[in-house]
Amino acid sequence: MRVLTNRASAVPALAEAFREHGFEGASLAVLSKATGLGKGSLYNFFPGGKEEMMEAVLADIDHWFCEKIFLPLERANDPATAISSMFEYVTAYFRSGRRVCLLGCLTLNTAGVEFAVIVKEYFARWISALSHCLEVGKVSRDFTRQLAEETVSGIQGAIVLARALDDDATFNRVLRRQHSALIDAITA
Amino acid sequence: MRVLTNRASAVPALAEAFREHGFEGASLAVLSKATGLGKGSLYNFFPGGKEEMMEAVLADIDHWFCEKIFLPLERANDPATAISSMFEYVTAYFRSGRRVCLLGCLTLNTAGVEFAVIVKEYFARWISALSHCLEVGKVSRDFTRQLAEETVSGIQGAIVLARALDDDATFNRVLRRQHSALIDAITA
DNA sequence: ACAAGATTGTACTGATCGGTAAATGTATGT
DNA sequence: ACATACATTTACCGATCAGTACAATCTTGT
Repeated sequence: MRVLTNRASAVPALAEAFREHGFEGASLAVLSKATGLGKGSLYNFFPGGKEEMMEAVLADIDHWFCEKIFLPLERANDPATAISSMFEYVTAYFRSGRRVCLLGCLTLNTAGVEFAVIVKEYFARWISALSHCLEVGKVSRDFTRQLAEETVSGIQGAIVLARALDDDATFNRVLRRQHSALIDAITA
Repeated sequence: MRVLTNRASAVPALAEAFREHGFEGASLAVLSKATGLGKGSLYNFFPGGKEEMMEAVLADIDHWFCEKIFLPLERANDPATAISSMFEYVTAYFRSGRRVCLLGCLTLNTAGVEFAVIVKEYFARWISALSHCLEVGKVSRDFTRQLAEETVSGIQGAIVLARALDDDATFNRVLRRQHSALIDAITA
């Protein structure tokens, strides 16, 4: 009765395909090649088609971010190391900007409207988690939200810019400065 | 012998369609509806198909940015007002983040690889123009490029975030802070 | 008025799209 | 061994894709 043995293992490949081609651009032929599964197998695991595949991918991403980013920020009693850890994970996750933020991409054209609430909650939680962490770090409440917004926004922008310039040094530079801006805010 | 009367006038509509649907998502049916031109007319004006349409759109955008943003920054003898003017134009142009940056979008999936060099030059020029303007403003040369990178990157991120949260106040807030960061750097 | 050229609408191509159906294959519990 | 449930392959569906061909229409200079 081994169920779902492969559905979960197909998700990372689907994620990479969606990242590379976008939701519309990732045709079933592409997804089939990316996963090594035939069209029939994909529909066996994801009867809802591309939409269900994307939902599974988004759930997987959300799970990762909750574990590695959101919860540590929300539960931090040492804000500085929590924030440093966040930047380390983020830099590695987005491969210095070579890897796209799937959630960010979905915001940019009409193909992603069906996932708008998922995307909104993802960014809202990231901002509020970081904001809370800064508050624990004794940053004035007038600035926590603004700093958090700026950081999350800045990460998205760094991905765009790094890809545009085809230079991951840009990504690392921008993130390093954002990192130290937050640390400065805490220790000030 | 009136030639090209309508080609130029179709470009803004094409631009809006590409913004909304992306390059792949903007089918000829969509482009036809957006411009009010039949498929035959579109191919009459743009024999190269979608790719030529996108190139025309990008050339149009580049022209606008050169005139309104890049040249004023490059020729500024009053850096503070040049920068303020840039932020005004940018906020209006991107409609507080409701309007997407077409050049930024093209970086995020494989659909835009054919336009990679155009996109790269656009961002490179923006950064170097802003960087030069800061230098005129007596900002230390160690920081001009970093500040410029951060600003251009931050604008892209603000668009993503504003759309994700469906809240243009976020966009305005992030840009306002970036604006004052640059002004502070100049007058310091 | 008339001819030349620019513009448009319509119909078509072959390819690919997302999705479905059914037949076949494979594993497992009894 | 056998039945059952899951997995995969293959073939197929109608719709839509980008692009082409061409006839019909409209502009414009003379």
